[in-house]
Amino acid sequence: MKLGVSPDIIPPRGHEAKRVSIMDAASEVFCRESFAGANIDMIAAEAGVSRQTIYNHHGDKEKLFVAIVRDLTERCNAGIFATISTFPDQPNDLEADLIAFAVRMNRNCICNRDGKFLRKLIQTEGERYPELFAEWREQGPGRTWPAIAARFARLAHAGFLDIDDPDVAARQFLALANAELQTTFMLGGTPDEDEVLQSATHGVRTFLRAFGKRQPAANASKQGALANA
Amino acid sequence: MKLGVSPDIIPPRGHEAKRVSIMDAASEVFCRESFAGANIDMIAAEAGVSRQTIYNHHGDKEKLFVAIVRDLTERCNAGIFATISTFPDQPNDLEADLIAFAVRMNRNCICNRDGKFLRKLIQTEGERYPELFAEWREQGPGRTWPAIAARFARLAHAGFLDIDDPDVAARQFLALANAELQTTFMLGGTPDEDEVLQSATHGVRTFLRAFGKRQPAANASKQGALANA
DNA sequence: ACAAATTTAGACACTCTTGTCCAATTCGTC
DNA sequence: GACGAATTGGACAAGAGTGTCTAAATTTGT
Repeated sequence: MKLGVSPDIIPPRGHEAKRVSIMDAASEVFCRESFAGANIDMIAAEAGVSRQTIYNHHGDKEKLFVAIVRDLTERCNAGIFATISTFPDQPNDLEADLIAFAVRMNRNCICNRDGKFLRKLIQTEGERYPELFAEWREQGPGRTWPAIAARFARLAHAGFLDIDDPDVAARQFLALANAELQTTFMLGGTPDEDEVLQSATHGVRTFLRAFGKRQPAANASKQGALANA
Repeated sequence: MKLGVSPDIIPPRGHEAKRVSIMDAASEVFCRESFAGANIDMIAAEAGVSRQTIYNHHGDKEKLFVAIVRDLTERCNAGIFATISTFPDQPNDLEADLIAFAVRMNRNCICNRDGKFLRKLIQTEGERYPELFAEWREQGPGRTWPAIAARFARLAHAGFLDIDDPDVAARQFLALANAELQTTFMLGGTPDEDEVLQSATHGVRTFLRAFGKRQPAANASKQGALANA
């Protein structure tokens, strides 16, 4: 196999497999039990790995925790930006396209495993690790909100929406899309596909009542024309 | 012993003082450290009470925790219903009145000490105590959301708003009022008066763009007409 | 198949926490 | 001031968790 190239830098295959297995189990357990409530034996058992291996890989409990949060932050941000790139810049059916976007956002970034875990860890441990979560704040909301706002601004500029302040509109768009999922989120649950769709649909309709261009007649014809698509 | 009135039921004064002092400290510590991370000595120290006194009053850590959650749930619900009773059923200036209502809701029920603590405990321990928090869910959102929805329905019926589904509108109203406070909430912070006002103002404006009757000129006359009804 | 690296199970010392017990003290009331 | 109830501080056993160490077993690359 790889001859000569990078012998001592790349660790053996199994090594990496254990590593991700530990990360997976650790997110799960830290999320479920909180930092103080989690214990290394639990994580080791869930990862199918001996306790010592965890110490070999990560040094101690706190370093492991930090690694988890960094990892989740990175993956979640990547997911959010990937989803933002599917924003309907040239919508066919504005309502349907925005609903689909809201559903994607929820399904891929907020309700999925990583999103749920990161959210819970931020809520639970945010006050105890200010620097760590400040990092999240800057890299996450600090960059994603403006990115979404920019898309709405473009949509408004193109004449599809009537928006004064795109930053406010972006925040309200997401708040509306999640409005009916709050209680479920609170208790750590995962809304099913139907609830996500419901919430997104109601949210986007209200959003468009507030920010959509009013075209009563054009509306009907447009919807008729788009029914095929 | 104290003769007559209520001899053995009411404990001595100091007793009750200690009790509330313990409850206060325990909410603080449980909220800050999570159940697993909190320890009785911390609570005792913060309450200015000996550890033994806590055991005398509450038996054990878990019973204390349950007592805290019940207490917070009750007080928060009381606060929410009190605030709902200030809903502007006969608004003078709809926008201003709704903004003021949203600010009251946030200030008195969501951003205050009890609200913050209960929210954090639900987020952090909700999955571990399903029955306990199911209780909250029924008594809290299960009763407060419909109550708010009923107020919006009445407002719509009186001709001030154009609402299809009052339940949806109520949830969206609160989501919009909080839209700009989410990140702060996430990290356990308390938004200041200004941020609350900002978020409420933007939220209510959007809410009214979506659900307000459009009456640029008719506004004054209509309100006059309805004042009798 | 061999050698190096990694993983494993178990024992271990250490610390922290819970919950109990008790004697001394303080507090509230008469 | 005296009485009873409540509080206090401290000691205590029992249990759980962290992080280290070891020797044996396993995996990996050559």
